[in-house]
Amino acid sequence: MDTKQRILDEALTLFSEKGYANVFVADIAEKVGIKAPSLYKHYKNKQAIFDAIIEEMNRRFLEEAGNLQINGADATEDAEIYKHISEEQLITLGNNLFLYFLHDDYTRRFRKMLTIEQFHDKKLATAYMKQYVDDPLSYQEILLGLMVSAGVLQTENVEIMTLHFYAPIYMLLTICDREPEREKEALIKLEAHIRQFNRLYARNEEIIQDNKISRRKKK
Amino acid sequence: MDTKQRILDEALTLFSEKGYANVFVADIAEKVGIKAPSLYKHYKNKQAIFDAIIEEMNRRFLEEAGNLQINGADATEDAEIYKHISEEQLITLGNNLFLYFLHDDYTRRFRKMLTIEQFHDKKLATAYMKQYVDDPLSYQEILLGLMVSAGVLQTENVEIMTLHFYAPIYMLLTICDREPEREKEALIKLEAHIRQFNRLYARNEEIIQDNKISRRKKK
DNA sequence: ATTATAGGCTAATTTCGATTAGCCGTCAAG
DNA sequence: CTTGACGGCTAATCGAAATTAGCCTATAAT
Repeated sequence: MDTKQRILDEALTLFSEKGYANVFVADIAEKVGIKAPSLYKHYKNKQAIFDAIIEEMNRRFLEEAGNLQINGADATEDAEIYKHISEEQLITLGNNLFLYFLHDDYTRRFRKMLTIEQFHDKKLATAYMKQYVDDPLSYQEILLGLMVSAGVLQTENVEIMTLHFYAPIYMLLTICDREPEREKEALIKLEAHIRQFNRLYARNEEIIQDNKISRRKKK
Repeated sequence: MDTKQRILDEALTLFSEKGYANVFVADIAEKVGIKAPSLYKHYKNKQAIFDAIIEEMNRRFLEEAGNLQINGADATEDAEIYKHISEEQLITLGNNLFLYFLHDDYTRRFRKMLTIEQFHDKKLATAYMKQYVDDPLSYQEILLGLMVSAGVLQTENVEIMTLHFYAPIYMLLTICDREPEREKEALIKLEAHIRQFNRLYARNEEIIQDNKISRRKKK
């Protein structure tokens, strides 16, 4: 990774830990292994570093959104998959979502930085909301909607059903961001949450028992 | 309110809007209607103002926790109340909780300030978690637990049930803190959430219909 | 009436961190 | 082989805020 990129990387780490105002350009430089004035060979000033991070974030989010939307668009044809989803698969889905958000280094640092900086700038607040609230909700709403159509889940209000699925995940995530030592506890609750969600919303009795799904329905 | 207290009040407002580092002592002074150097007649320095706010927060939280625990302690005797709770009452309960958190001025400003400052100091992160996650969860777990004992709700895992009740409220709250213009939308979802929660967890059919409760049970 | 104290002000002073100036070595293109 | 641009360094400089000095008035207690 070249210096210019390393500056962004180290800056993001520091901003996510202490917030923009509490990070000195000298701190960033030190992490990169150069002196503060050398930073200015790469970026006009401190603000430009921050802006570059946001720009990169937007770029990555667009890419990712592209991927998700491809899934979303194809999802109607994936209906068969969701028809046969088991509880264990649902848990795996939730786990993956959770662990991706929690452990993907880029994602995690962005999220923490936005959490700190969102009140400086309305645009950042909106970005936070979109990335960690609205987009996950609408993506999952598509999936759950498919499971409803497939007869796997009850025909409750899907928007609220999605809230019931995702809000606990979001909450556990905010716990882990702030108190990482609670991750183990959070994972246990995550699994219990999904199992209970499944018990509440699953349409057929047999779906409650793992793996024995799709005997009655299908084709 | 005397000057010393007004300083805390205005400082809290500013810190909650922009974060500690982005507020100048001159800003605080101006809001109070004095000049910056005069602040130093009341507090040793800027940090001391912040510390005093935290101290006051802790004091208020202790008081409040006291109240809640009294409720909690008495709650076993309030079981009769929860035995007869209707869906509308449950909604009122959720609404009140939500609107208290959202509109109580002190609470709201503290929460926003903690949201911004929590990563500076582990203690603040812990305070945030306790106040807005752990305490509400354990309080509500008591209430829901009573409703389970009273036969109003299903005998699912109460801890998870509480997560299902509170996590959506928490999530809607974080939305409103960041994008206040979404409050109306949030209130609508809040109500839909509670109705659906009730449909999912209520034990008897009649409780699903508003107001017609407590025909079969009671005395 | 006298004086001590609380609390306010203006005018420095201090501090600290961002930024600029200007120098230097390296290395690739001509 | 020489030149220019790239990226690094040290030593200023700048600027913004926090903080201090020192003065003034009102008021309340002696």
